[in-house]
Amino acid sequence: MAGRGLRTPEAPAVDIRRTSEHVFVRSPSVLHADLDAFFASVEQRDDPALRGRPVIVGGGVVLAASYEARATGVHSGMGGARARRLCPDALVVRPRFAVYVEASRAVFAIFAQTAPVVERLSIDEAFLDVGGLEHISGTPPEIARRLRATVREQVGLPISVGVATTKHLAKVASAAAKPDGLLVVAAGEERAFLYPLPVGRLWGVGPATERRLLAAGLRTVGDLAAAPEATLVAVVGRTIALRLRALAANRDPRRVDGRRRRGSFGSQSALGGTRRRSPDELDTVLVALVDRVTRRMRDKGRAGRTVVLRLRYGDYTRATRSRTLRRATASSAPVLAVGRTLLVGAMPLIRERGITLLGLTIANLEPAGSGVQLELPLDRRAPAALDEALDRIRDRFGTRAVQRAVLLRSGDDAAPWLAPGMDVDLPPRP
DNA sequence: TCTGGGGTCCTAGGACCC
DNA sequence: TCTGGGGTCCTAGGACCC
Repeated sequence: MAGRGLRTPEAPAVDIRRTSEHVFVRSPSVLHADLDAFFASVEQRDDPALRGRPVIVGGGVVLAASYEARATGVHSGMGGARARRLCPDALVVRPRFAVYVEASRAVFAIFAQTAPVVERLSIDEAFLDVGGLEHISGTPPEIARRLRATVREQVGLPISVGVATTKHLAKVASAAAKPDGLLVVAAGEERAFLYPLPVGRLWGVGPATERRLLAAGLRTVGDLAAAPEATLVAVVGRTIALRLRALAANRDPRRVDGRRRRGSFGSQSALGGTRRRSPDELDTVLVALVDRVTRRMRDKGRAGRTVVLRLRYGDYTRATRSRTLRRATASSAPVLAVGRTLLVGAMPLIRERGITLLGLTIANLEPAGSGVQLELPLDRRAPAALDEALDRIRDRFGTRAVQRAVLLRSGDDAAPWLAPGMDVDLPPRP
């Protein structure tokens, strides 16, 4: 774990009372909250027979492993066969995504009650900025402790929290606090905490970068901080070098941003086995992918311009093929048309190598805030009803501001001339 | 060790424009 | 026939994260 015995379940490793004496130092107010072994913990919560036992969620690939399973070397992303060899006693359960989504929703509701600014990172982790809440909710460590207790009581799940002055350090701290721990890194203690850590613990250093750093003799964060800039640039390139130096020195100006919105929607489907797939079979998969992705986009009121077809061949090498439309859409018809064009273009290589995965992503989304969502019922099944609705949109937002509308949903008895995702031009009236 | 499904960010070359 | 500098957009790939 963090080394130097910094991790303890409840008592922060660094004496938090010191922060109140250092009034001239920015006190740590960024929380990173991260559910422990999320999917596996939900399964253990819902089935007492799984508690205290090694649990693996997923079959072909480990989606999540309980800490009892991790003790044997199993980790997420690992192939199922190897995991069962490492941990023959593991109880393997099928994932229940709907249950995880519901548990996540409950936890994020607690986040929202805890901090005014919450930045979601994934289904099971978020940053919370709790600065300036001392007189309302207490100090950041007090808030963190209460947050952990509330999640445990109300949702029944263990969650680890890191508290620090920056996002990056809070993230590293929560990882060091696991499982089921709290770790506060007081202002002024950052480098003492960071320097002994292996480079792979930095957020953004994966296997490839770690390999290069180790080959250059750079093993710890302290090594990174001490390395000449030119050396680091030669090892990992300019961008990564500058970022690593900043993180090693705990320079991370990123604010917790509660308004971030995703930049793409995607879906993919692994095609098991090495059996050859006919064009018809692949087209069926494509239709389902387009349907899933565009439906989710319409549900969220988003539209995008770039269609990306994702391929994994029989030899597990990967490729993408993409095409950018003239304007954004969330409609299945144009996306499917482009997807088919891309798939046809990829067929020669697919025939040659075989295919094991097909995915579709829509990126290049309309910037957040570029559109205003307004729900207007169409009360008659006639084209004139749409014109009237558009007139009302113009009246509401101004004739020049509104140039295009996207129909997001249609009810069961919607007129056949309306399709969700349909774009409607609104030439400005004089 | 034969490999899920969902994302983010960065790079680099070519087309195209002024 | 040879040729600058600056910018944006598109496509493809790679690394990384959970």
